[in-house]
Amino acid sequence: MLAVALSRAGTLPHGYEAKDKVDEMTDYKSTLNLPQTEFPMKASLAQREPEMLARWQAMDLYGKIRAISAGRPRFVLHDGPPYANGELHLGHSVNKSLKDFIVKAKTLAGFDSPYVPGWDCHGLPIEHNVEKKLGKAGKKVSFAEFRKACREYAAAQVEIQKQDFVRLGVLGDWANPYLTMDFKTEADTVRALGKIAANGHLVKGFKPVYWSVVGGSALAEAEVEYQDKTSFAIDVRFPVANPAELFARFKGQGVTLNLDGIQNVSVVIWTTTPWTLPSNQAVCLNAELEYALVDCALESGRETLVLATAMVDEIMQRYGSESYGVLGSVKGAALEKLSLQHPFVDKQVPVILGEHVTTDAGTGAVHTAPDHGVDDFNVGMAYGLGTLNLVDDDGVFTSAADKFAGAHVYKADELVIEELKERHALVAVKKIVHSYAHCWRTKTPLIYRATPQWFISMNEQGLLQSALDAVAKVKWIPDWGQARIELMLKGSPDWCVSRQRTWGVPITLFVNKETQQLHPRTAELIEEVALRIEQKGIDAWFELTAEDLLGAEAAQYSKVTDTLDVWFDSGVTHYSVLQQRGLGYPADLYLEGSDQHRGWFQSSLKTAVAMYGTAPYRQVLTHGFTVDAKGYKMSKSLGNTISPKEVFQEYGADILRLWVASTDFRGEMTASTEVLKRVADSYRRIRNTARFLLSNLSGFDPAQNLVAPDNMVALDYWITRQAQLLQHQVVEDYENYHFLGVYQKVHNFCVIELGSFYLDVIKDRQYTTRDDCLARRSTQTAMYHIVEILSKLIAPILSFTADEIWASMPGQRAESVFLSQFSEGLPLLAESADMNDQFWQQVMAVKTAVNKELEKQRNDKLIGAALSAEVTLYCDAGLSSLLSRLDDELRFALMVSHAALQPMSAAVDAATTEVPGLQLRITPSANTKCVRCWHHRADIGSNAAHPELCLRCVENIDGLGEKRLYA
RNA sequence: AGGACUGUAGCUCAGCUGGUUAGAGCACCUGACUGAUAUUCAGGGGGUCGCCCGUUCGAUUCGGGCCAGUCCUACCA
Repeated sequence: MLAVALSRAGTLPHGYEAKDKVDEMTDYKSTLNLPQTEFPMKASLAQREPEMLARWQAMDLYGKIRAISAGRPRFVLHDGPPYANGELHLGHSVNKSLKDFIVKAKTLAGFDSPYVPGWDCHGLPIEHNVEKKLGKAGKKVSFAEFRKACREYAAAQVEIQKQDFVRLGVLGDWANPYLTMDFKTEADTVRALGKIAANGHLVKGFKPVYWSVVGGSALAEAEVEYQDKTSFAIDVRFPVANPAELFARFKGQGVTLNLDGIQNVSVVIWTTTPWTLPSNQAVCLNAELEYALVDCALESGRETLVLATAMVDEIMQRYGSESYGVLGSVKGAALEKLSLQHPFVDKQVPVILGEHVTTDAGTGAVHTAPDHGVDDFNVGMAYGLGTLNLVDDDGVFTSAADKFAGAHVYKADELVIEELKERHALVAVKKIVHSYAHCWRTKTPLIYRATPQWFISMNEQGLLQSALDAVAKVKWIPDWGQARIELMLKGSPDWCVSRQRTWGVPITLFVNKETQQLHPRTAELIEEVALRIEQKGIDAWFELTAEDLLGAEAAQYSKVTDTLDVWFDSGVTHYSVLQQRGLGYPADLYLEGSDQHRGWFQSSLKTAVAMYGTAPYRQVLTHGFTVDAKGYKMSKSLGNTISPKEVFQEYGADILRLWVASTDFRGEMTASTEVLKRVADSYRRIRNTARFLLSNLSGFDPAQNLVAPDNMVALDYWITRQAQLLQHQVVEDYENYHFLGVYQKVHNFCVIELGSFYLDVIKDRQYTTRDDCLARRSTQTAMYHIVEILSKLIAPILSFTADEIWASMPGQRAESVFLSQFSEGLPLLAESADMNDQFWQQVMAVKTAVNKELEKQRNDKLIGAALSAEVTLYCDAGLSSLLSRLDDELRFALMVSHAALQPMSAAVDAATTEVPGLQLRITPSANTKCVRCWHHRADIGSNAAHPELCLRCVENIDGLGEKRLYA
């Protein structure tokens, strides 16, 4: 523009006469309405997004949304709290992105959808990190100091994670999130426990639980991980106390025995945990399995053993015996309650029966120590066997363990084996590598240990059945989630909620020292404690004494010092957060990874049912995990991780969000550089489409120039309606959490309806007609509606870009797209009667056929640009009457310089097409090209004032302007 | 080891209750335009529907088995 002005003023240096012609052309160019916009093609998201965040924050966008949403129907997505420890990974981003899509889509759909993010702040991992710095609580530092350090550590972690969530563009109450370590939340967690206790679900039990001897604490199942471990595998004799009794049992089953020379008879057990032998209380057989009396020659001499019949050969081979014989076999049931001599403790133990005994490994006879195994404990209970408690909190044998007293369980295997050798009780010993339970934090082997613990009983008050009933009323997405959680519930034992740790919400109970019963005023006491915790945090409990609350009766009660399983904290947030913050109960939606069927979905369900008898959620949505290009899970050790930070920097948060939307979250979600590149490509397409729409709206003021639907050019009316139809489909996709559909539909609309048809076609009209004529205002009106719809449709996903588009749109509007609604704007246009949706579909098909033929000519170097060609369409009657409706404007729809309709019978040298009833012929135009509109027209030169222009252009420059009705 | 889920073009995904040459977008190749220009338009090539076996006139679609991956559980004395 500037150059033209200068040349007109004659300020160009001499010697540029050759440029005159160019100048003349550019002169006409200045009469065109070419696109113009400040909206950059290059997104520069890494830089621009933080600026937009600052803007949202400055205007208090979240607060404004809350204000305008007040009174609308509620939709509450309750945030499952991530654990306040460690860098965020892609999985966090997936989870938070999906939540944000939903909250934003619900907001735009006219709901009041608050989002209060949370963090899980107590528990072992944090404690462990603090331990590394300060040492163990109670040793190097006081418990109070330790807890203070944990609190500070967690708070710092929250801040670190929060930054990335905010950076991701997640809109929520970030200034006031919920932390499970908030004093108020801690107090309400205690109150929740009180309610569950009051409802009779909390029981004190004595059970073997996973115990970390290094951590000195019981662990939840979720805190256990499996690693390979080398263990001793030993075969041990349990001599039969009274062989005659054993023989009698065989005879009782009709087995005749030749007992010549038989003296020593033993049942042999196999174990990989020799250290548990001091706690042995029984040997367990399977009632249904056959057991053989085997006479064999071992290195140590001839003896008789009881072994599972099916395993005799295998076992003899293992023992290196080549000479052996089976004297007879009986079912395990026949040997019940037979007395055996413990190999080194002066006592006899019974043979008992249990279904868990198999012939997979060992001897078919299982050493049973109820202290150290769940199966053992359960089967022992059935036989009235209790626990011995020979191992203390640190994994050291107590004085009751006699000669093993003072030995650590990690060291006791060798001692036991020595003892067995001395007693001639060891048949075989070797080392095996097997997968074994380890502490997820300290990476040390775990043991089972029977300890006094607090349980939420699944059966005491029918919790299991109530939970199953509640599950059935919830909508699970995908639907297999229901079967999954039901299966888990049915298989889940009583929930051990007590931990012997420092950084956790205390179990604020007083137990009668004599009766082990809870204090009769437990409910009142808990409320008193809760009030104190509200003021001072959990330290309030640890600091108070029984006397403080119980006065004189304190002597009869002991104060429980255990803490709660962290899963309890997050599990009761339906009470401590949803209800206490007035968000409502139950939540409309919980949304987490599929692993949470076992975790948060379950802990939330159990506690809610225990408190109210109902599920805390109406719907549960789950997503899968992220994997790499090969389908393997992302892990640091494999080195195949992609961090959200990397993606923010390299592509931007909108790209990360678009990736989440573009991937089917129900299964594994593949993230790789290729995938991200593809996503970035399609982002650019959407962005550029919006940019082009905006660039054509320069000079358009909707208040002045908006064309009423009835006055719009047919094509513009049609595309506006198409955009509206798209909107309806996309809004439905949002409702169904089908973001993949949103992404694909929006992208395809940009590419197909807009890119390869509408926008291509209307360029001629948009550029060449008078800037204020109806033909042009009509298409601008369409583009105005489209870009507004587009901005709203992508807003939940491409939040930054949507608001950037929003800010670039002409007209008066809310200061952010998030303050608008899907339903605002033009009501859905009715389908046009004569040029309906199907009509334009046909036109597009014809255009595609023309394109194919043009391409052939182009490949033969006969034509270049489409406008250098003319087309004759030979049509059957139906198609002819259809296309003739476009009248003279058919050529604009087909984007050629001339288009003529002929009957099929006139076809000569015509190409067949894929469109039924259509043949066509393309010819290079014989006419010259209009320097302004580039159409090749016969009427060029008809106007002496503009010798290089077609008459259409002359009309648009000097006349009243061209009229368009259809395209 | 058991359970659940997943496996369709290089990538992301459609393919309803089994039925004509399996679709879309991207990527790729070729070309056009240069008035969306680190953009846009057009045309084109590309798939043993994880593998095997059944049921059926016919299977990507149903059944069984296997393989691979993911999540959960168990790992066992």
